[in-house]
Amino acid sequence: MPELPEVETVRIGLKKLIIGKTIVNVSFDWPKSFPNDPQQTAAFILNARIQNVRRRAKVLMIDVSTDYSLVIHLKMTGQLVYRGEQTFGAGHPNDSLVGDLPDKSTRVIITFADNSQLFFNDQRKFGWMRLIPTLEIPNIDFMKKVGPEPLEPSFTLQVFQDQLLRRKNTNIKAALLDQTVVAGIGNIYADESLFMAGIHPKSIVGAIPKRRINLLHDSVVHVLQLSINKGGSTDKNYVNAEGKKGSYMSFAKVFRQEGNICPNGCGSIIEKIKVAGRGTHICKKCQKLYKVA
DNA sequence: CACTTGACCTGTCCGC
DNA sequence: TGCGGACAGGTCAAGT
Repeated sequence: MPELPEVETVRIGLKKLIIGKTIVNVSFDWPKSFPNDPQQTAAFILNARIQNVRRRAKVLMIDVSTDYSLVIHLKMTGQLVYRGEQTFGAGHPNDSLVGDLPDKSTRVIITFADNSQLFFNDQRKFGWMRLIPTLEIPNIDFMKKVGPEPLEPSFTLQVFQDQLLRRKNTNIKAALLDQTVVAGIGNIYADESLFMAGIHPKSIVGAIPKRRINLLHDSVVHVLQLSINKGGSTDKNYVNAEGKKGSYMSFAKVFRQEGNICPNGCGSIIEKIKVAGRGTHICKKCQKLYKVA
């Protein structure tokens, strides 16, 4: 569930909270969540200072002063929650989904010199946190393959079209979810942008008219940016770096809206179908199916 | 090579 | 109430 807007919201929050802090301890209970040699971990990041928090696609990078980075993928249920002096003994805000930490989904705990802590929680254990030399990050497989950042100015219509050409025989939903086509789109924003562009998710990429691709390009950018402005989507698990929910779900037009009236006012009901192996939300009337060029 | 499906996990919900 | 099974969805490996 954490997609580009959620990861970006975490990045912005973490940047405010942990820059300049010194790591004094790292502990973990599930090796797959933190597949690093414990001795190396100690040698490479203990007493290191946090210098920057970056994002590429759905991947977060916490750069430290030893030229190493903690590279983090939250996958579906990962959370990065900071607890610091301002929250000690203060209880938890109403919009928090997270209670006392650590809890049973806590996989990694990073403790800073001022006793504040960063918790990596991950109920389903799909996410991971790896220690990698900062300069080597571009060489890891995922970074080499991942497509353009949709919110960069370089993500032009032409770039989008060219990227989609590589998947022209598959359905548009699978193409949008393919991280080598565009970085950062997941199930929520694929459904939302396809609805906004009026394209049925089962449409074959090569059969979609150029003006619709143009609309889809603009929809992707709009939907992602709107969600960042709303602090991301909290469907079940997602929280920001302070443990708080995002509010985009109350603006979602089709995602998890099955059974409701189409917000376009066309009179039909939002349906849930399966496309590319994923739950997919559509308005049959407003989203046109393109099968043949 | 293009494309699809299954595995990785755990918590929740639904039907019997 | 208990219990099995489907489902949730990001990514990679394995399959067609």
